[in-house]
Amino acid sequence: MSSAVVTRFAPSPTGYLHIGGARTALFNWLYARRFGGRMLLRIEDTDRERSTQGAIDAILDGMRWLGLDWDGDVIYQYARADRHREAAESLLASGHAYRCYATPEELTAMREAARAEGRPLRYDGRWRDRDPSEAPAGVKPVIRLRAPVEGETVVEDGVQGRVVWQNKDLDDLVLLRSDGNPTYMLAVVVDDHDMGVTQVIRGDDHLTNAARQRQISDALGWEAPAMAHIPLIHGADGAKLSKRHGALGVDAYRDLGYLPAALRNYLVRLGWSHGDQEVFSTDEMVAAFDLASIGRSPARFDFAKLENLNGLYIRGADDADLVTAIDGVLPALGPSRGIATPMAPELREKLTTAMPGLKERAKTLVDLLDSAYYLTAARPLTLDEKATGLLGSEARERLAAILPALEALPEWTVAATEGAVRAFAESAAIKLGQIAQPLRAALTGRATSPPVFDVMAVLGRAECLGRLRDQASAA
RNA sequence: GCGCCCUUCGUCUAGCGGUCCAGGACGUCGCCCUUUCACGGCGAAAACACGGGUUCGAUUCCCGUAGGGCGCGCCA
Repeated sequence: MSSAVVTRFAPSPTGYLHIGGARTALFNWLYARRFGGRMLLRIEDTDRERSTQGAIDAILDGMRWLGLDWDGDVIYQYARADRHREAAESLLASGHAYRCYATPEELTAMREAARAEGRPLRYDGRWRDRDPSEAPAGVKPVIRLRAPVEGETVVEDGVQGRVVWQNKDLDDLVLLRSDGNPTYMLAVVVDDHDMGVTQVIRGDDHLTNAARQRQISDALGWEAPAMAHIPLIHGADGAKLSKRHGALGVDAYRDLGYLPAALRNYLVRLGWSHGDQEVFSTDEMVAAFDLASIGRSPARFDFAKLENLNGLYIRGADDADLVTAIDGVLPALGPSRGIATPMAPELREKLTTAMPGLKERAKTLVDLLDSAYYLTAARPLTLDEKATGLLGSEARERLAAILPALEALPEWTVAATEGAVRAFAESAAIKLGQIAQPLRAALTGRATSPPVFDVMAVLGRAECLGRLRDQASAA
């Protein structure tokens, strides 16, 4: 019972839930599910200046959208400050910590001097053995850990392996600030202990912190949780992930038209593998997940692969579910397309009916909406002046000629028969396949964008039409 | 500067001393299917960073070099 697995996801609410955080959450979630344990959610809001309620909401929403549920109530770190102070006091009492009266200015000067002389940027321990009676008046002290100066600190990491630090390279970190508030280092150790966390899974930017946290928990006489530090995600150019290439909030991925299941699948394969398998249902992921198969080198975020996977999930998704997914992106994507939120019942019905044909060629929900343009476009249809100006006069005439016939398109989608389709093609007297591209461009003004008005999709897709016809005759 | 981590096709990765003139996936290119676009099928080009060891034998083990990343806050 006490051996049950407990993981935690511990974001700081200073921004949205970015993609790296989402992957960390996913790994924690998978690990907990895999071993029948629990995943806790802790909001690390000890930085009162930067923590916001908006960020907390964004993180919670992001996790819910991704389908990553946590166990129990959300734990707010700041609310546990008294407990953290208590731990610092006990360390002071046991001689594992001491008061340091160095001022911030003093410390800055110390670091600059070290930098100038090429020495390591570490606190020099000037108050470590000094008598408190020497304390300058008017300076509120911080409490620092009296870290071991000899020997080594070892972290047996589930991903990184055995990582060793010489204690002489680690300085005396601050546990309690001069205003009496705990630092992150202290809070994490105390909370993980009190929450019964057995396995920490986090980004490898915390690897060095693991050593320092290990020293704190040793001083407290506690058993440290098992550690696993996963490599960070980089941008397509190999540099640190920035907003330019993927460090978007998960809400941005939702609005880009990605499905949660596809994003989970993409994310789990970023740094983790299971032989040659690429596609994983959630159950398969849970069953196969293990720390040993997580790689140690940083992975680059690749939109092309995410998109491919998303297309796969869209084609495999239930029609009604896709329409529901579209509901989710309508607040963001509807207005510019003239679609109301919530969408009209008639549109919903048409969309559902046309979905089998639509989803064949879509990679994102945005694509889906674009190729359903013939269902959502405001009537009467108008040609975009700028785009038609780019066409030859002959093409322009053809467009003008068939425009009236196109007005009837929405009705066809519910009453079409193959005969009607052929009749239309003949009355238009042109090979629609050849004019589809310029037609799209002319109607939308987006000559280089993906297909948004695919006439032939409506005219020629047997699957789609068959479905529409059946629907119509049943009605 | 100091410490720690990393390095297989463009990208994600398989490989845990011989099965590798290195496998899968995305992307790219070609062909097929198709009165468009897609989907699907077939095929092609494409990688073990470099230098030393260890070994009968290294992509796999060790050490350097180069390159990249992270950390070094009274931020988290």
